[in-house]
Amino acid sequence: MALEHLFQGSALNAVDGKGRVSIPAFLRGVIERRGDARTIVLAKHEAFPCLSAYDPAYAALKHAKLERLLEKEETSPDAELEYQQRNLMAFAATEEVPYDSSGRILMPPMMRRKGQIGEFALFLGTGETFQIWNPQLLLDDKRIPEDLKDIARFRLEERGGQ
Amino acid sequence: MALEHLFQGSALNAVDGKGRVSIPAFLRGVIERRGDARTIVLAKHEAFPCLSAYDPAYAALKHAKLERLLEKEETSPDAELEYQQRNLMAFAATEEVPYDSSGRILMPPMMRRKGQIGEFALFLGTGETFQIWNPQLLLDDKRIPEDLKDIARFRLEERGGQ
DNA sequence: TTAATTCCCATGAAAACCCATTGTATCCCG
DNA sequence: CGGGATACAATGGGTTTTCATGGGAATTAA
Repeated sequence: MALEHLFQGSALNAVDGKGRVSIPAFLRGVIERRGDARTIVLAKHEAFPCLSAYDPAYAALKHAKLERLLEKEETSPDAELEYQQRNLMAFAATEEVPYDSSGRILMPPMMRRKGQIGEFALFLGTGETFQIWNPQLLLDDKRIPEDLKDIARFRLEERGGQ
Repeated sequence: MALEHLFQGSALNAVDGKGRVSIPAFLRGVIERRGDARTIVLAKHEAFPCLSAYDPAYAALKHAKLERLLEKEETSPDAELEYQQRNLMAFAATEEVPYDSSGRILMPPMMRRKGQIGEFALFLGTGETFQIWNPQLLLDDKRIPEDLKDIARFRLEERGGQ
């Protein structure tokens, strides 16, 4: 799998009283270059206390990948079950939300809870996908490299200073 | 990984009041020969107090390399975490900035601080990538060869003399 | 009606764009 | 070989556009 357009960079945006958040323009650019949807798919991240996000085109790609995996290991008895589990996670446990003309989504309450997103959402590009964090949780996580925490701190300062 | 076009040479350019800097034309030439993007990727250098910069094509190459590494090292829990960390550093901790028709970028405030770039930016080609230094920090660094410092001094004089 | 959701418009700050100037290196022609 | 003309690079400044965000009106649901 070699995607042409990759998510990269960081931004800290506010979640307003109605639950709206702007998806940073540089991430929207990638989404719209990968496909023509103005939509993102949200899921709980597998390892970190944050959300994982991507475009519908990438979701389709991921599905195809799972299919191929199944066909290879079809002789194993566990393979079928594992496939079903992954498929459930990949589709049932996700939500697809469109963003409006100004680039905002309405963060679904369930995802907001899963990702423990409060007043601010920290967006982090990670290549094929991007992540959405409660900035404080990122600062508290021991597995996150210090250099990345510096970035989170900078984004918080940038905002607080004004 | 063998890139055909390599970054080389040095230049000292001014950062103006708006935070704009001209990317030296000889570096832009390499970027545009490697791919057709008029864009550079900025990151904090791992070892030196300066910025590391390259073109998006090089970033994609780096990403592909990481992907292959993951697939080889099975799915051990350690390998998975390490992959996540590297991915975060490679993409979230970098910024992609386009340069305009006159070859200037707007140096992002975060990178400007990370690289401690002040009024002047010293560009140094290093083959696959190039570096952007605060010239004074280069002169103060004990690890930098004296011959290279001479080049920095020359570039500074060149400018000061006028 | 009340509450919640979707649209639509307003605004301030920041970023992208456009045009002008200057200096320098290159080229061309006598 | 000189001298002017030319092209391009770096930089300054002003204008327009975009972005993130707030708030209200219109629409739908309960």
